[in-house]
Amino acid sequence: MAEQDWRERLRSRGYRLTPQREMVLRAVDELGHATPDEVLGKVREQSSAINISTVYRTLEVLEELGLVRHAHLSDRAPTYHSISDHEHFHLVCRNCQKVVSVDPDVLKPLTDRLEADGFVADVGHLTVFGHCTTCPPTEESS
Amino acid sequence: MAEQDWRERLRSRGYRLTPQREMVLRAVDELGHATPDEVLGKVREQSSAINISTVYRTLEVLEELGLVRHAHLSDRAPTYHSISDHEHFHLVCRNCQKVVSVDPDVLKPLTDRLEADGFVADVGHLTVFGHCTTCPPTEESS
DNA sequence: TTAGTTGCAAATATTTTGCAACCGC
DNA sequence: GCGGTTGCAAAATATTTGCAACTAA
Repeated sequence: MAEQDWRERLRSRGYRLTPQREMVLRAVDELGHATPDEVLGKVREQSSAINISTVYRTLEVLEELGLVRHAHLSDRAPTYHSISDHEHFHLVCRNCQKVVSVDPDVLKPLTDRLEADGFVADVGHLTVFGHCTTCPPTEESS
Repeated sequence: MAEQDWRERLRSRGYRLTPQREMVLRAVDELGHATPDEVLGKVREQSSAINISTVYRTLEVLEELGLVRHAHLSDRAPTYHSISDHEHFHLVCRNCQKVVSVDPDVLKPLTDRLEADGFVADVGHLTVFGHCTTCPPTEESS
């Protein structure tokens, strides 16, 4: 997404352009996939201080504007990622914890089928848990 | 799953058969999909008291034994369901909140493709968010 | 008897909220 | 200056853990 774009998108909806929002968006971009807490850490590491509640509120705004998205890559906290990447869904290996981003095309057969049955899938939010065949399955992955 | 089966499965792994475990398993069966807190409520409603931490610990054991599974049907708490049902995955509509259980066959094209790429999906844990075409999309669902 | 379980309270972890001070436009 | 934002602390939620008492086998 172009530099200009997100500034404009904030303004056009009556939101203000603040340094905190700029920092959070940059942090999400740089981190790839990050929890609110990790975003907080990244922002503090790079620049000035920012409060955790501001991070939560900012991520909410940015998601509403379609600038970031979140997915659940663990059974714990959600992770946010930038939309400047192409839309994608995630695979998470319960053995090696590796996260792989996959092109939505792979989902086409599924989404087509679901749509025929009256359901439009939110591909960007989807996370498929499982395990890599190169990872020996453990008790945990059962 | 047969009555006998789960008792045996507990014992064979060195676990004890306690009234709490029996009550939790029954509650999950009867509730369909339920959060730990809802399971607590159901157990208390039907029989005697039980502690919330026991519910958490019991669900963990039951899941390890393959007697229940959990999925994330909201951005909040996980929901547990019995395995006496056939394996299935879930669709969740962000508009009407309706949860639909879907046969794994529908996922075949996807899982085959992923397996070809070296990833075995955990179908039972999968939840697809989106919206019913019969639900008018709202801001929330964007 | 004895090792696994439970209840309870306290500790963690995560997210939300009220509100006064602050600042982008 | 006005109204949206932020920081801070406290509240609300959700989950985990230590440990003594309890109990299934």
